[in-house]
Amino acid sequence: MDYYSLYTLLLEAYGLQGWWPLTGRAGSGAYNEKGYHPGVYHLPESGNEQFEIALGAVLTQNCSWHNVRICLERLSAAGLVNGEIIAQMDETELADYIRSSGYYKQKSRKLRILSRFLVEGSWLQGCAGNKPSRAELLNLWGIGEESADSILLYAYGVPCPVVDASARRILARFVDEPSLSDETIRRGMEFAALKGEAEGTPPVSFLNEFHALLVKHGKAVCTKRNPRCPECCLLSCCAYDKQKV
DNA sequence: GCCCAGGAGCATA
DNA sequence: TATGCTCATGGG
Repeated sequence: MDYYSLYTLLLEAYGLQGWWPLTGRAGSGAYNEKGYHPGVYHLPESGNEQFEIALGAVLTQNCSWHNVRICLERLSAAGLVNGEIIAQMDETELADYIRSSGYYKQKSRKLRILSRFLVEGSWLQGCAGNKPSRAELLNLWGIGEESADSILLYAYGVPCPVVDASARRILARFVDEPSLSDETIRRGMEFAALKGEAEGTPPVSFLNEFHALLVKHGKAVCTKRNPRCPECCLLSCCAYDKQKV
């Protein structure tokens, strides 16, 4: 079974996820109380919303979204969800706002570097603006592949796959290949996105939901330890040896 | 008390 | 190339 069929099963099981959440929009319009917006895939409507996504991408590094949300709400309440402001802000002061996401000293530095890059390159112009390249983002200290791809996909509408720990774990189990490479996963996702496009789903929407659904499944069922295989929507087609559980 | 979460960079072999 | 360590908070 290919990734497209897997995606279809996850979508049937969990529904549209509505990523990337924007706390600044929580509870308004198409956005639910936590800022998710299932079925709405338009690009962020302002530079500040693009910046909020970039902020979240760094803050969520090895950290649950629950903790990230606490930081974003604090920053938002203080009017700090703004690239120009964060780029000029004292790192120690910023660290106080993002303490609850962990690694706050490192993340404070990462955010200053990323903010300066986005501001100096005039890359916070909203949906009609220019987009930084993947190589430019990866060249920044503190931005790895997952962060770069999340920013490109969710803040800039670039149809690039996002491979994270959930994707690696789920797909490695699915094909019973513990050493499944990120590149193999990316290719599989891109191929599935093309199939989705033929079925009428824009690649950006597909890759958006695919990443979000994998995270959802990884948290709800295909957990790192003690996966709940009996209740898994992929049970009949997954190669993972349930006897090991 | 333990492990984990929507990682990334660096040292070591 | 490939592990292993560090960074650090909040929830289960």
